[in-house]
Amino acid sequence: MARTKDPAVRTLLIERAAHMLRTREPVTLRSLVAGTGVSTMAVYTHFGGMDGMWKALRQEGFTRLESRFAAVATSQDPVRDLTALVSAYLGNALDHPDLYRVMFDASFDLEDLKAADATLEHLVQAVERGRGAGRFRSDTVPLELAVQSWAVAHGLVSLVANGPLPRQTLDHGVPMLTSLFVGAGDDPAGCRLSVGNGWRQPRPSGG
Amino acid sequence: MARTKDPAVRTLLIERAAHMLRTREPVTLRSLVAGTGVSTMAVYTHFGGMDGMWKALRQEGFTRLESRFAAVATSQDPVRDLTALVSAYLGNALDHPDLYRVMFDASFDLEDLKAADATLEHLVQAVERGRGAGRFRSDTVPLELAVQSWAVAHGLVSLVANGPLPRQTLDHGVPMLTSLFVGAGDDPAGCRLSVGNGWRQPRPSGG
DNA sequence: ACCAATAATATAGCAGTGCAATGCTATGTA
DNA sequence: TACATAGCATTGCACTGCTATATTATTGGT
Repeated sequence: MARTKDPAVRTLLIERAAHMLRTREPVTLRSLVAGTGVSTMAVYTHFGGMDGMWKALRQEGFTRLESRFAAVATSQDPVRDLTALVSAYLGNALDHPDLYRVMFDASFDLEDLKAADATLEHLVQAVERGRGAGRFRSDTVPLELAVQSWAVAHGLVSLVANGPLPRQTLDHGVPMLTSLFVGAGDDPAGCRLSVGNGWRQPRPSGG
Repeated sequence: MARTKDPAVRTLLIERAAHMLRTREPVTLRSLVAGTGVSTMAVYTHFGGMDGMWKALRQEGFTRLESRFAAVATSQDPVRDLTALVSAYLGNALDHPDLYRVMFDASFDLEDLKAADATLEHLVQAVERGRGAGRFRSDTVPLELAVQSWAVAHGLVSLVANGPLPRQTLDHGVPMLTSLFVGAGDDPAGCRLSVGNGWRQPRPSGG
């Protein structure tokens, strides 16, 4: 019996915010709606305020990461795939450094946790396949190795994308992942091969 | 020929800002100087503005980390010491999570780089001693293994202190460092012992 | 087709933010 | 003692996110 929210406005604002983030424009309540034809109140009806908008943008960030993970092909080599996922993680963060910062800046709530868990699940499954294929010891806990891989990826990329270390530092990902996977039971020589293959995955260049 | 800046004002403001950060009070230009007797302009004469204040606070954060590193005793076991440094790094970040966030939030400039390098130097020297003691392969590049240890520490603690992962995730530091050091040439059994010893260093509980 | 209910919208104004401009004052030098 | 200089307090501005109010548009019932 009343008018309904136009979903197009919501996506418009989110995409515009993401674009402004990429182009380094300050994202404020007024600058966000300027030129879109919608008024500042749209931010409140759709997001409840700027905080809600940032939260929605954080969700959008995880969604993009999710789709990027989904684009990583599954091969016969789980260790390669796991490395490729980490590589995709780095590529995503480098392509959208400000969005990546937003994703991990604010305090997490349950909804964010769900999004984070969903993306982490990709890593978990890759570890499970690696364990099933005998690459990792049978006592390997998939979630644990997945979290460790995530920590390596996040540590490297956040020190590079929004930190003091130069970009080439990301190359350390290769020996770090290799050490991690060998520590989990993989054969050193084969692991080096797999990590090398997964690392050089086609990484879409930043736009 | 003119009045001199009172250094006490500068340290007063920085310490007050750090305290407000710890007590979760919003740190604004006016709230920072409220009740101190100094006016808002003091922030401009001493720091050039709020940005300069945050930068100074970032320096303070590195200074505290530095002193914490200096408190880590040097033993006959370089691998233990390196682990103890990482453990101290985590303890510092957990004790001052908001200060830690400030340290790595803003964009780094040369001055910040110097501070970061100075603290990183502790890790580098520990790696050098480890290589000298034959724990790491002779082709180990100290700076590289130090950076990798840093990435592990930062990745873990930033995902825990200001991220989605629970605190016990920090325990992953043990297997991660062990894998890293074994990958650098250390003997697995001895490494586990050293990491175990370094990890349980007396970690001052958060104030 | 008409109408009332109701939620989304537009507008104006609020307190709070960092910052710049203006005098005033304290201090070290000549 | 007189002066130049720089720290200081005050005031005001442009901007921030947000809210109160009035208007508009849409929707479901008749």
